[in-house]
Amino acid sequence: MVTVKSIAAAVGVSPSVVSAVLRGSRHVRMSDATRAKILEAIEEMGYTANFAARSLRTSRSGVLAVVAPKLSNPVFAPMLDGIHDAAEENGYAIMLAEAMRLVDGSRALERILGQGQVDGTILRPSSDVDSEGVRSVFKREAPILVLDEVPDAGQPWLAIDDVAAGRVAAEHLLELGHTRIGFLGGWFSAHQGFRPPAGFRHAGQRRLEGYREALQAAGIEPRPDDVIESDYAAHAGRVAVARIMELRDRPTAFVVNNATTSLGVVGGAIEAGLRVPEDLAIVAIHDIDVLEDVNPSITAVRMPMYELGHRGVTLVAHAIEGEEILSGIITSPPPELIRRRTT
Amino acid sequence: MVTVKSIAAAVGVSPSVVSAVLRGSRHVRMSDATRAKILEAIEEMGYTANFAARSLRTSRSGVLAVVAPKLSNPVFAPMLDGIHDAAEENGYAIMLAEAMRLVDGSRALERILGQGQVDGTILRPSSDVDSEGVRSVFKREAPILVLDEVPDAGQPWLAIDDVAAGRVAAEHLLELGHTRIGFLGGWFSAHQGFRPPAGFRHAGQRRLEGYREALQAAGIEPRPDDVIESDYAAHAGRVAVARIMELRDRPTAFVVNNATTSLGVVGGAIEAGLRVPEDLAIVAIHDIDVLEDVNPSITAVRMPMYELGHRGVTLVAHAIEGEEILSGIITSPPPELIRRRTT
DNA sequence: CTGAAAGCGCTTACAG
DNA sequence: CTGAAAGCGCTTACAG
Repeated sequence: MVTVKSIAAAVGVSPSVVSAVLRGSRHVRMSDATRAKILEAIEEMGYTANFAARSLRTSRSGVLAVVAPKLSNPVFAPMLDGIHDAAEENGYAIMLAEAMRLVDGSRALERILGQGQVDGTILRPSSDVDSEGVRSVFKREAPILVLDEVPDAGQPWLAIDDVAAGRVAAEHLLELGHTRIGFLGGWFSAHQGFRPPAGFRHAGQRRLEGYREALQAAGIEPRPDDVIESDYAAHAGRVAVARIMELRDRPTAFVVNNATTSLGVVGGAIEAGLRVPEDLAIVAIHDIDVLEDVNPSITAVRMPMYELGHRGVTLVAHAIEGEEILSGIITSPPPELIRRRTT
Repeated sequence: MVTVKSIAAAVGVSPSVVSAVLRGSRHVRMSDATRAKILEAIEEMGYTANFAARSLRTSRSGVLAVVAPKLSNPVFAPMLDGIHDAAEENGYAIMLAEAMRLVDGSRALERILGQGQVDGTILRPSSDVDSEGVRSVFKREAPILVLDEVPDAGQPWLAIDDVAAGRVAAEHLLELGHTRIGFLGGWFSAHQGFRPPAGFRHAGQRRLEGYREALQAAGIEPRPDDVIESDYAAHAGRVAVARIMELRDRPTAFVVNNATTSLGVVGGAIEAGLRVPEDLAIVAIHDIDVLEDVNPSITAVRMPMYELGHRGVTLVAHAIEGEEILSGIITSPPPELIRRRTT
């Protein structure tokens, strides 16, 4: 194995000098010739750093953990792009972890909790996450940031403007002349057998708030019956449509809390013989690529997910340097309505 | 910081004994009372292992890296489930890495290549992956397994039965009476500006092979013009449909190489005024949840992705123990046709 | 300005 | 059967 020591021996200097060259340190001075010789030896001998040793010595791993549920959810794709970009910019590598795997006693959780593995954590919680697991992550001393949800237990957080998202979606439908607008979505209480990690206020609840605000601002009193609970799968959209069809007197439009669900809503509505958007108009919250390509393409509110990820990592990187994290909402760019064929 | 040493001091034993308790080692014997006291101290003092130190000492990290492109592709979801399950079973944690991020000089690549970080790697290649980055991963001494593609450069690999997938899809269409069947799909040569990592034979090519076999077995000579190249996005399906519509004399059915693409194909076909399946029948290769819930729901060939991931990790875990990896194809369960409304 | 030495926390071969 | 000691590879405070 090629080590700092073996390179030092080959070049005829002390390990300290090699280490300094490796880290680009200016504290240790050496002649340009020496530096060149060392660099050449590193290249030639094929040195690769031993991060375990480095971490042990510096008690920094250079790794940030990102814990999220259902990493395959397309909504996360731009967020993960932002996370990765910011990580590179700040000199960190990202370790992705499936939140649902963070159960007590798992290797995955052990990794996050162990010393010398992770300098900071970004946690995107969800109802599907084992509460015990999540809670234990909070016990770590390393900085933690809650993404996309607002905890009330004092942890720093960063979220998108969910209230505005609900408002923008509802306003679009109001502008189109709809007066009877429903809201279809999930929040924790809707999940049978699940409860929110203690202290989290769910994005769905905030979006519902925005929807209510928009209706009330237009002089319409939202009807509790027009708020339909569901979960997040595409199939949930189908199930919800079946329920909607049973209503004698139903809304002409729905704000759908989730992009994936909207696929099932539209699919189910068409199959049930409804014309979309004539009989039922749909606005999804969160824009994903596929909404553009299905038929009819689905109107959606695009959220700044890239920025959420990017800013989140930057905040954690700063927190590692001792800065305090100021929790808040990303307001720029604001939620943007992408009008397609379901409205 | 609570260390092995501090626990040893608190209990009044030597660090070796604490270490033995921690690892459940049978080599070091101690009284039940001592073990109980140590366990209690570990719990009470809130010990968490320092993995950096452990890795440095044992030169094992207990981590397997999984490198794949577009982790948010829903096709990967069951594969990642299988990977995570097998990792837990074999005592490993998984470090997920976006292949597209593994470019030269990135922190992400540095992590994979560095010593003491990763005991083995599972690589799902793709045309989008920076070839330099991929090539350097192969230089690692730790075991590597190529998933879902067949390299001809001698690396061990594990794949699903793509030839059978193409065959099953085409046979279904033949059984329905179609005689003019096209194939829509992407392989490396189709990607402008990309070339395959040297030595990889793409899944798309193998599926095309299976499609050709099925047609020939039915006495139909496949027409080169009916094979349409595209890439993998949903939007590519729309683009392909536009091309198909220009054909004077076109197939009545298509095998679509990719589940996401099939969404765009169906969406585009309906928008172009084609009836699906009457004017154009579609079978997608790879089944994903959403195909069930769009309208019309899309017929697909389900592939054993969970098994691919599970078996892949198991093979790598064995390889770490010194066993040789036997490359091969997962034949059980075989590709399964899920018939829906596009055929 | 440069190099020798200490030590991060752990595990394990070895001495008692 | 149990404990003291060495050492994994690195970085850095310190002595020269």
